[in-house]
Amino acid sequence: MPMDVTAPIERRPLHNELAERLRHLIVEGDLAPGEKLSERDLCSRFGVSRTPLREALKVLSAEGLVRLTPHRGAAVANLTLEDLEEAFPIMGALEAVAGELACMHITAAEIAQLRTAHEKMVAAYEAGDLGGYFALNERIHETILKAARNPTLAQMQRGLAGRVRRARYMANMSASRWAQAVGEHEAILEALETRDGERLAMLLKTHLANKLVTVREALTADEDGSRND
Amino acid sequence: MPMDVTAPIERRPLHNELAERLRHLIVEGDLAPGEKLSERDLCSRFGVSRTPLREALKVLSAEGLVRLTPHRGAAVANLTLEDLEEAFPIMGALEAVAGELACMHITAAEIAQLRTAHEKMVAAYEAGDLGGYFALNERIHETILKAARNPTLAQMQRGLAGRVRRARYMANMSASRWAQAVGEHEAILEALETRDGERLAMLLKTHLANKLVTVREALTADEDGSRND
DNA sequence: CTTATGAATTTTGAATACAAAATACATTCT
DNA sequence: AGAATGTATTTTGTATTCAAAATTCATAAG
Repeated sequence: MPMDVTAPIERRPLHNELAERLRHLIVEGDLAPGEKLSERDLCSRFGVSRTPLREALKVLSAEGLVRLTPHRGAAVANLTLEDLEEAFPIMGALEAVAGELACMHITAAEIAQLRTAHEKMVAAYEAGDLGGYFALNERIHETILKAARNPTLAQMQRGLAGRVRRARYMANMSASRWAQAVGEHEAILEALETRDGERLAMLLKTHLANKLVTVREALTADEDGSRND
Repeated sequence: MPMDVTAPIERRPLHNELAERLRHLIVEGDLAPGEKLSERDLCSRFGVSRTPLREALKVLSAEGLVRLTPHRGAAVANLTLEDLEEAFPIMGALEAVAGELACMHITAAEIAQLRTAHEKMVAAYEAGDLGGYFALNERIHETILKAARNPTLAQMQRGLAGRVRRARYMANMSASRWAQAVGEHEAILEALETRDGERLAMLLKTHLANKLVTVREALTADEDGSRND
């Protein structure tokens, strides 16, 4: 397949590339919460000098993924139960407005897309495929966010989601909670299809609140296992 | 008066200090939207080298106050009508949850404080003191935010408020709108005093939505005067 | 044996130096 | 005259260097 020679040449500053890579490493859990981020190590790892690396760390710090301590360096931000308790109500509120706005702007084609994704997700659920379920779940929420036609809102929501993404393994949904979540998603989709913004907002907010309950339970269950300070 | 020798010695990195100063300059409008931020100029102005300055600019860029263009430098982010249209619904949603949470956590003492501030604000309104009104208005919203006991939420709301603060001169409230705003505030306070979270959420959301309408009108009125691209 | 003390080492903070890209400007050609 | 091209200058991007602070580790005192 011939490459498109008219496509713009990809050129980005190092600090951008670095920020993105580090963000990915942190959000995906490849860098453990609390892990010290030695500038020297990261520099040799990425083959760059300290200047762009430090600039990237400042950005990630502003995003809440990295904690900088003066004269003591950078570390991957810890994800405490408190952080989750704070983040989820905010995410709930943001998803709620996103839902309202989406009802106003979403196209029929997008709704159809969502319905397809939803059915695939239900199939994943019935097959017990947790990974596939999570992936489709994210795609659905991402699509709603996009349909809200508010880039600022989307960016804030993604930033928050990135911060708490590392907790998704803690969740460890019970069978009953999983079933409940699927049910909630069905209702969410119906509200979208009828463009009932108010109802959708309520559903999304509740959905997030329930998610928090699950995470909280999973986290307080193995109290001793959560030694991350 | 003897100085407290046991007080911790104030020591902060330059990039922190720089970020804070620049943030203030931008938010308060001392640096005009769209204004180019030459590294050389800022360095000589603050008497620092480029390294910490650049780190500060990265942070402000992440906050949305500065726009960085590769190989083309930094500029104060422009505040378009679109930005406001995006920001206000988000602020409304955030204030709404803040209100709900505040109803759950606020103390009687804090409610009393709010009532006092509110009455002073009404007095400022009746005296036609727009500056005093704005200041007290901000303090009230700030207090509600604090009463929500959710630092993450407060930080996000402040970040958003900072971005749009520059628009507060555009608003140019009409007498009728001003009266309406005061009325809304009275209702907000009553909801807080009765700890009616749901009602408070609705009121705050409406309050913000109305504010947007005002700003939008002020902005579309002098269409030609808003040449800021 | 435990706890301080202090030097050596490592790591971060900031400034300078060097390289690459963009802008401004003069010159040439049509 | 106007557009285009090439060169000089300025500005940004990155690396390196220097300075200051924190950590480590060895040593000595209690």
